[in-house]
Amino acid sequence: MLIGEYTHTLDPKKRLSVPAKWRRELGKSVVVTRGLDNCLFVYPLKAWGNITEKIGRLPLGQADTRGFNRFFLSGAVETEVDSAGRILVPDFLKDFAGLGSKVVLAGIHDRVEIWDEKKWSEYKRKIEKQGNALAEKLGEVGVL
Amino acid sequence: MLIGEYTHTLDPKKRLSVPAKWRRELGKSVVVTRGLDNCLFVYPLKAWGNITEKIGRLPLGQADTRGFNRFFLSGAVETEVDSAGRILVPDFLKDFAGLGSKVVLAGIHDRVEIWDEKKWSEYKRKIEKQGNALAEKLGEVGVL
DNA sequence: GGGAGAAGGTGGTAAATCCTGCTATACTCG
DNA sequence: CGAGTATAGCAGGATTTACCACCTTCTCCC
Repeated sequence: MLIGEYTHTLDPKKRLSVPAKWRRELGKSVVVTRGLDNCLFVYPLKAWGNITEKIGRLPLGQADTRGFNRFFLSGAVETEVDSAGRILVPDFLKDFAGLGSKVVLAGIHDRVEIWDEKKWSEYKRKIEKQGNALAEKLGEVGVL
Repeated sequence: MLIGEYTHTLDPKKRLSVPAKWRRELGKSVVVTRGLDNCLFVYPLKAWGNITEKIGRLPLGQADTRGFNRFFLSGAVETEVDSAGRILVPDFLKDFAGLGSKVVLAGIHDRVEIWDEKKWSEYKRKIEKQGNALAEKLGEVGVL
């Protein structure tokens, strides 16, 4: 299971080190694609196969399905993990996620998310705030 | 599987480089035809066979089926990939898709889509705004 | 607690590949 | 028969990709 949070640098050649702890689980080839909330998703090749299989079953005629396919599939790239454990992030994905030189890699179940460091910390602050609010509510009703 | 996004130039002789990563999967001969949403579809010869077969099964009596057939089949052209990995885009298809000198090639499943660069970025912006719809679709295919 | 060793992350360099503009040849139409 | 156009091949420049070496950090052992 991919968990944890790491901050690495995206070098001028758009290379990004994969945390050593995840190398084994991710394997040699991974797929990077557009994600939600302006981040990128990274899948092991095997998990990607499952996804595309399900996508193939979607009805093709509808306009929103076409849009989804274009978003998700044209936004996907298969990349090899190089000898130093790095992957290559294409320009258009780097732009999509607004990545600077410092990026955050977050492990979420069976995928990794890539965030611009700044966006990540903002997003996290937002989530944590909601967490506090939730805890307060729970406290009010005697759960915590 | 054809995935990814590339920006190439359509030269004055209407030749267009196919991204090297797709050459193998596309093969030597491809079919270019009118696509949906003002782009062009490019199919490997084999996939094109599957498409025409499916189209052939559509009920011919309906007017919109006839229209679709004319739209899709009369616009189709078989083209060879030349020694430098380029295909030739006929004038009427270039005009149909409103292609300028910079075009985007997008890999979607078993086909490639050719877009004018400007139209592509506009379309993409529109899609990305529909975050909720995308999240729903992602849920359907078991990503989230 | 300090030091040494190993592993992980980052930057650079060299080689190979890919894209694109140009040139030459063949064909068609006037 | 000549000029113009379309097509195919060639070659150079730029980008990419893979490999190599260094430095930092973490860990384990003394």
